[in-house]
Amino acid sequence: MSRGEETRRHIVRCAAEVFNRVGYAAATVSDLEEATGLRTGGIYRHFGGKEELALAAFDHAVGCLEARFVEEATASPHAVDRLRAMVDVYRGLATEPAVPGGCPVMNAAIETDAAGSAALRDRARRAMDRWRQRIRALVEEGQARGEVRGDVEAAAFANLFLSTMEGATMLTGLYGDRKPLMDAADHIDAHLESRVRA
Amino acid sequence: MSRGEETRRHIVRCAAEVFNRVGYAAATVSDLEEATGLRTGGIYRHFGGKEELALAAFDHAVGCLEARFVEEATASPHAVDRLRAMVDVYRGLATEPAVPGGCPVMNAAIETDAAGSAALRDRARRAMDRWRQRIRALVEEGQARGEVRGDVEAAAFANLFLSTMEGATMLTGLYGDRKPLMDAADHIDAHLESRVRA
Amino acid sequence: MSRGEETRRHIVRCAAEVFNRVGYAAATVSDLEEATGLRTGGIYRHFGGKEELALAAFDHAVGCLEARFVEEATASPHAVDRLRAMVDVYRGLATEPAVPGGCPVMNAAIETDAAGSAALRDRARRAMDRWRQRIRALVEEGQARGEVRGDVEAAAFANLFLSTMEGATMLTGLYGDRKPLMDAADHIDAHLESRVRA
Amino acid sequence: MSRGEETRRHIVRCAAEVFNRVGYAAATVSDLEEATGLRTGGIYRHFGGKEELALAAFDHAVGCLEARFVEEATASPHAVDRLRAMVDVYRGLATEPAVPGGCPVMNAAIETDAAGSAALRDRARRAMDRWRQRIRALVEEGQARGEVRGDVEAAAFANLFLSTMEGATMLTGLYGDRKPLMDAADHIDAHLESRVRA
DNA sequence: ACGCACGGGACACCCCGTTCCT
DNA sequence: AGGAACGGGGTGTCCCGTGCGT
Repeated sequence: MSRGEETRRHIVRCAAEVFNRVGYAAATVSDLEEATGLRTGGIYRHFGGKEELALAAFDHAVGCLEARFVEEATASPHAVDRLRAMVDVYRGLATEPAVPGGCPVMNAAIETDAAGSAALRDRARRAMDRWRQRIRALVEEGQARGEVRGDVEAAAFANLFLSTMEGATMLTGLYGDRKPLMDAADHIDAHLESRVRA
Repeated sequence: MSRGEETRRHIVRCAAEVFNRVGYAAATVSDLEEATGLRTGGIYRHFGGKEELALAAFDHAVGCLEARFVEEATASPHAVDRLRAMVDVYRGLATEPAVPGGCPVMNAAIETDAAGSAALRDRARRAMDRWRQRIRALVEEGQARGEVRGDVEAAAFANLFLSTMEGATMLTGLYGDRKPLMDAADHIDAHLESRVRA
Repeated sequence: MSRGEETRRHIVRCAAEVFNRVGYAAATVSDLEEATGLRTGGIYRHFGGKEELALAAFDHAVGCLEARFVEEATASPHAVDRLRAMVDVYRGLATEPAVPGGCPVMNAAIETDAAGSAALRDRARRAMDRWRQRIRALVEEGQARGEVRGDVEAAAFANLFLSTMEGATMLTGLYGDRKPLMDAADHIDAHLESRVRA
Repeated sequence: MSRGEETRRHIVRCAAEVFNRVGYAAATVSDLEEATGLRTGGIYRHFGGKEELALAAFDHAVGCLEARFVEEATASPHAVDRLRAMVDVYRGLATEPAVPGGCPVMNAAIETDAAGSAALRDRARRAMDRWRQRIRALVEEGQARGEVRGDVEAAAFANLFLSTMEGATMLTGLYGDRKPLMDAADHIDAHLESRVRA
């Protein structure tokens, strides 16, 4: 990897944390300088502007999260187990966040409501859609394999799953208390066992 | 009511919407001028600064939401019915938001994560705590009256309820699609009937 | 005198000092409130605005000065004595100013250079013209009566007289030291005796 | 010279004219933007505030004036000729001012009377003192060389000289008419020949 | 006739994003 | 890649003048 490319990745990694903690609009280039150890000249060599860097940082942050899902996905081939593994990923984020500062997708979704970067909002939508699709596919594949009850509506379950876990992430972040996230995770687990597993 | 007091309330009402849509940090005094029809001179006569106004606006926005809960609370004395009424409030927010721009508490919680106004974060915590307490009290009173199953952990249910509904509100806002909120509401309703109602 | 008229004069008197000390643009209505003991409501009942009051205050201040000239003018009928009496008026202003804050005409002339109130500038010009005319008339009458040498150019002497005394007033004000004004007065006196008196 | 230094000097030059014409308090940063072609961001990079810039502009303006005196000073070694050269400088200011808007020292002296910047007032005092000292030194050196009559009191003459020329500058500015300044200059010239030259 | 609340306007200063030069 | 330089926009302050109440 070239030195320039390495610097670029360094910037993205540092920026992802800054943007996720502080907010995409609230984070200043000065914050990014401090986090990266570089000056504007060095940052702007690699990115056309704050927004471009913010998008790259968002993608990186989402990528870090998705890597967790991919890791856990190897555990078991059973659909319900895979869904419970996803719940475990959320549980784990409480103690060891993929990127500090909460869920980047939720952060971007909230921040770009009726203002802020349209491009970032679009990325947030696409990311969330990937997650919904992942869950939906798991449910539908599970149904095809007889592992999931036929009366489960895949799309609705995906919405419920993400609503619950994202909302719980917000509450846990607001209070600095793992309990809301644990409560939500336990509920989804129980729901998976009692109403989803075939 | 004096003219000044009326103006002050007018500012708060307009500001509540601006702050909720745009964000507490991202909203500019210029935005508030446009929304209120007043100039900085007129606004700063009533508020010591943007933050003071933001807090008042947040309180107003939360008050608007809480008024909805109070309205619905009169429907039935039964604890589960009261909880379902709360779910209905969330449902109603999708079509007729109390304050446009999503849930002010969630917005404030996300925005003040690791940066932003500490006072606003504190207000968000207190507001969310009031809601949790309201739900918890409903459950516990229901249990005392035999309307709610004894194995329901009130605090955990409150967390679950708010996580689910708030997360769903975020998803609904992100997509401009009522379905995630409806899916979450339906799930909580079903859960209330199958696992909470005595 | 009606109560309103008395209040009006009170305002003008107080404002004359404030404007002369602080400057016509720099003086604030708040300064005038403090000086008069009235509030804006009381002031604006008598004057259409700050400028109108400033003009009245300027006229009053100039009137106070001109009263000094009129007082001294009674001393002697001799033209040169009358001119020396005018010099004495300037001398007296150093210890007992007609209006504190320097010569109002000079103040207005300096302040309205290329900016500021055109009306005020006009008043300053008219006031200074009255003074020039007074001196010129004295010289010409003195020449007619054989009291003043014929080779004295009246208009030029008037300019010299006022230039010297006004400039000296400025220097004396700048240093808080009577000497520059005394030096200038002595010079004009000597000049009157050696080159003007017939 | 670095670009920043060049910009700084450009600002000072433009600001000197603006401040001298409009007044140090009355001139707005917006005026300075217009005059310099820069925006506040560019101006405030070089100066800590309006006052700091005003002081630098005053120094520059005074420096422009003093350069005129230095130029003329080379004409002749004779004390009286040097004094007449100073009179000529004042004469020249009527048609080609060093800085438009009148004498910066007088302007500052008038404006800072009993209000306004103490620092600016101090600069005005120091500048005027330099001028008085220059004249005084010329007289005293002239006396030592037998070029100036021994009965001339150097300090008093310096006061007279500056009072007359500054007052005349004010009158000339007030009327937009060179005559008062010419009359005063002619008088000082005549006085130099008849009462000062040995 | 006066006090006081109120609102419009303008201003000073600050800080952020970006560019250019080195 | 560093850092100076600049444009732009935002915040809060103060001032002037109006209108209502007393």
